[in-house]
Amino acid sequence: MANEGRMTRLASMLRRRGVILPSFEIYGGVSGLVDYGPVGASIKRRVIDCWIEHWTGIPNVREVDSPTITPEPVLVASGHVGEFNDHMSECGDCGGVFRSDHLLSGSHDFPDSLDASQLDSEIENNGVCCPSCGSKEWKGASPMNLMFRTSIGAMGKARQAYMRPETAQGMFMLYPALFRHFRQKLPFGAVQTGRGYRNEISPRQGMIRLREFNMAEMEYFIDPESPPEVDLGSWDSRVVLIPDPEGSFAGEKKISFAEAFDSGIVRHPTVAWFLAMTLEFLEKVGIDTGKVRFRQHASTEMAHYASDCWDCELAGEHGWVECVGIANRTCHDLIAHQEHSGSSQLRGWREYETPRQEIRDTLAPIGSVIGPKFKERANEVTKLLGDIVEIPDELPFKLELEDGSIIEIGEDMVTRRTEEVTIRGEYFTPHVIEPAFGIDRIIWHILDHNFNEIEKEGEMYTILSLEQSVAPFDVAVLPLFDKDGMGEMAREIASEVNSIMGITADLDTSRSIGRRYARCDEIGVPWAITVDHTSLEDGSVTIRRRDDQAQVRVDVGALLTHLSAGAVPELF
RNA sequence: GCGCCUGUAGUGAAGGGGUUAUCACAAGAGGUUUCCAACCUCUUGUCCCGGGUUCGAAUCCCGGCGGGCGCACCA
Repeated sequence: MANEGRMTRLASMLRRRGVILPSFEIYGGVSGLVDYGPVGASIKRRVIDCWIEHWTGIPNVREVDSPTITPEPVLVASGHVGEFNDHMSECGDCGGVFRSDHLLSGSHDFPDSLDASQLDSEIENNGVCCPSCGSKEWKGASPMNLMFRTSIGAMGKARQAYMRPETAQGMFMLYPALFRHFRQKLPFGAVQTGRGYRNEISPRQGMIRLREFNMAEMEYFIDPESPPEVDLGSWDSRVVLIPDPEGSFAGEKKISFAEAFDSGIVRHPTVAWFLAMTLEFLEKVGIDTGKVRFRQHASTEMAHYASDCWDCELAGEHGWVECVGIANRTCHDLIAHQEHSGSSQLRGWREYETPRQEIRDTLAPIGSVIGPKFKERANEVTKLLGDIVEIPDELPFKLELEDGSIIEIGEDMVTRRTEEVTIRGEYFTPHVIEPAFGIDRIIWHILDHNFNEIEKEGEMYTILSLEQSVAPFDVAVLPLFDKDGMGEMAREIASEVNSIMGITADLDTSRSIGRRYARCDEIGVPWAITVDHTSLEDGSVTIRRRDDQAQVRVDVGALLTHLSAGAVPELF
C-alpha cells in the first residue's frame, strides 16, 4: 500500500471512536467476532436500511425474516451438510492440514465422492506427499464441518441443527407463502438481512473473515422460459469485468453492462440487471466506483448450487476482496427441497397462451372390486393403474407389480373413460437469481474509501466523508459555549431534530468548538449546527458542511425544514 | 491448523529481575475563550490470562488467548 500505516490508523480510529471493536475483549477476545460500537451500530443500521430500500424498489420484492437456527434436514437438502463436511488430512510430520480431496486432485477423478477410509487408502496408494514438507506420513482423514452445530430442545430428544451459513434457505422455506402473497405470479423476490455463521479455521484480516457476520441476500424467483425484460440502457457507465478465465472472453474488460450482456459475457439478463443494481447500490452508500470490479467464477470454482456466478470485488487496504456474490442458482434449491421434503408447493404455474386440447384415456379403478380382490396389494394396483401412459386397447390385460408378480386387470375392475380435457398451463420449478452481500465487508470498504487524511495547518487531519445516508448522525448540534443559554438552546434544537423521522442529531458541549468540529469530522457527521450569541438574539444558527468546512447562517425553522426534506445542501 | 513475529492507559509509543511504571495525544471536572484539535489547574485510567523459575516477575521460561505476516483453508 502506498500509504504506510494508514490501515493501522484507520483501525485505531475505529476502536477509539466506538465504531468497530474486538468482541469480548476483557476476556481475551475471540478471533473472528467483532462488535459495532455506539457509532458503528448506527452506520451498520443505515447501510442495511439503504440496502433494503434499494432492492425493495424492484416491483414484487418484499422483506422477510427467518430463524438463524436451522434444522439439519434443511441443510442436508441444500447440500450444506455434505459440502461443509470436507475431509481434512493432517501431515504426521509437520502438522500441516489439507483438504483430502485436493491432495488427490491429480490422481483421482472424483475425490469428492470418497469417504474417510477410501480417501486414506487412495492417499496411501498414490504416495501423496505433504505439500509443505514432502512427508508421506498422514493421519486419518476426518470431516471438518464449517457450520456451528447446535440442537433444538434441551433434553434427550433434541433435534440436530446448525446456525445458518446463509440466509437463503429461510427464503426458500418461505417460497409457498411468497407465491401466495404475490398472487401466484412470477417474477417475485424476497430479501432478508441478518446474521450468518461459519466456523472458519483461521479468521484473519480484521472484519473481512468473520465467524458471525451480517449478510443481506435477495432470492429473485423467475420463470426460466420468460425472464423479466430489463432495459440495461439506464446504466451506461463502464465497469471493470473479469470474465471466466477458462471461457472465450477471458481477460479484463471495461465495458457497460448492456454491452457485456449483448456480447454474451454475462449469460443471463437478470444476472446482468443485478450486476448493474449492485454497482448502483455501492455508489449510493459511498463506495468509490473506481475500486469496484466484477469477476466471473470459473466453472471449477463455482459453488455447489450455482450455474453462473459473479463476484463483486472491492479494493481497499486488504487488496481486492469479494464483497458481493451474484449467482444464478437455477432451480437447484427448490428441486432439492421438493425432493427431500416431499412438498409439492415449491413450484410455479405457467399458463399457456392458448389452452391445449387433449384427448385423454383414463382407467378409473373401481375400489369395491379391486380392494377385496387384491387385499394388501390393492393400493399398489390402484397407483399403477393411475400411472399407465399407454392404455391397452383391450381388456383384460396383464400388469406387473413391483415384486415381479403378474396380475390380470379385468373389465369389472376399471371404468374406461375417454375425455377431451383442456390444459391451460403447466407446473415448473422457478429459477432463482441471488445477489448476496457481505455487509461487514462492505462497511469496511465504505470506511476505507471515505477515510481521508488531509493536512490542516501543518497537521494531519481526518475526515470520514460518509454519505449522509450512512453517517452515524445526520447532524451535530454544538453550542459555541455551554453558557448564557447557548447550551439550552442547543439541547432544544437537538431534540427537535431528533423528532424528525429518520434524522438523528448528536449534541456535543464539551471543550472548544474547533475540537468538536474535528471529532464530528472524524466519524463522518456531515453537518454541524452551531448556536452562538447571535442565535440567542435572533433565533438563527450557523450550519457547517463537513467536506469543505463552509458555514452559512440560517433561521432555525428554515434549517429544520431543510433537514427533514433532505435539502440542506441547497442552503449553501 | 503449522511456522515466524508480536501483546504496556481509550489511541500511539518508551522502558524494564528490585521503592509508587514513563511520555504524548485522547477523555472527565473547573477556569479562560465571540467559530475550526489553543491555553491554565485538577482528575480518571495501563504491563492480555494462567502456570513455572526466583527472596522478588510487568520484565526470563512454558502454555493459553488475541493481533500481524507467510503456508494451508475460505462451500
